[in-house]
Amino acid sequence: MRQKKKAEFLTEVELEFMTRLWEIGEGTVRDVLAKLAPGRDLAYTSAATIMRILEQKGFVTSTKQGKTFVYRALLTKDAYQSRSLKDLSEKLFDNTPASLVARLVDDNDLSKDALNEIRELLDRRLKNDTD
Amino acid sequence: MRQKKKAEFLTEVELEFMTRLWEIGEGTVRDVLAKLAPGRDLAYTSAATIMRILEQKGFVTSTKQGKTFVYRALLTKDAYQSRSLKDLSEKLFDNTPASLVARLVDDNDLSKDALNEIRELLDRRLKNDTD
DNA sequence: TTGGAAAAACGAAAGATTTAGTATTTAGTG
DNA sequence: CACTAAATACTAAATCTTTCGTTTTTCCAA
Repeated sequence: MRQKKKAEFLTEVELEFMTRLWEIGEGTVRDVLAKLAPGRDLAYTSAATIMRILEQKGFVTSTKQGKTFVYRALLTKDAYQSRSLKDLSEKLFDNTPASLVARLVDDNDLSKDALNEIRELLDRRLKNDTD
Repeated sequence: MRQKKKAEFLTEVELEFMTRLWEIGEGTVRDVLAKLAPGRDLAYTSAATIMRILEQKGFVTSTKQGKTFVYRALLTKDAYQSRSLKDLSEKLFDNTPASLVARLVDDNDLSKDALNEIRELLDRRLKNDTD
């Protein structure tokens, strides 16, 4: 079973599942299914299909333990965050991260705490750079 | 022709077209088509279909001038940037914009100038909030 | 005023995504 | 060893996306 063209990004549902898997570290189909949002009511087979697709696409791997497969993420959340940000920056911000942050900061629904937190982060970063 | 469920986000190709439309302000199918990347070789009818879909989904509007439609974006690029960032922040950064910025700053090793630029932006923003 | 070129309208085909049903396999128990 | 419960494998249907061909409309010039 050859894996397709190695998808770069997760679809909506795939991300939903990966997020749960990142949370629990590793787990079976049932483990992941149990972690989905309360309202979410997916058949077991649907969940299994999603996990199989994630494996086909190379985002997770599995090892058989007893009769069940235990899944583990191959891509860390950090790495996927980076990949997604890079993509967004390219596609929507002319590859200029500063303008991305500018837009984020200009948005009205950012709390003052959040703004301060970001500024402290930058201060630390600037300090380290000069060390 | 009822417009579907009001899509929130642009697909890959839709974003490609919207980006061109944002660049030129407004234009016909041919205007947008002409702006696409050099290698991109789409049939006129394909481009027309994309523009029609964009209108159906409520992202653009059109007015007839002579025999052709002139399209105009209904959603500004700024607004779409905000929407996209909000979505990414929710889905991948636990709704914590600071962690998004942290990831960005850690990845890109931004120049000191860029970092300073962002910090000044924050300072201005924080100052305005307290006014 | 009519013929032709350009554009719009329509819709179909191919592929991806999302969901789930049915069939098959497997591990353990009586 | 045979049966059963649970898991996996396979398949399919519905919808969305991307692309483009065919048909219809529209404007203008000869």
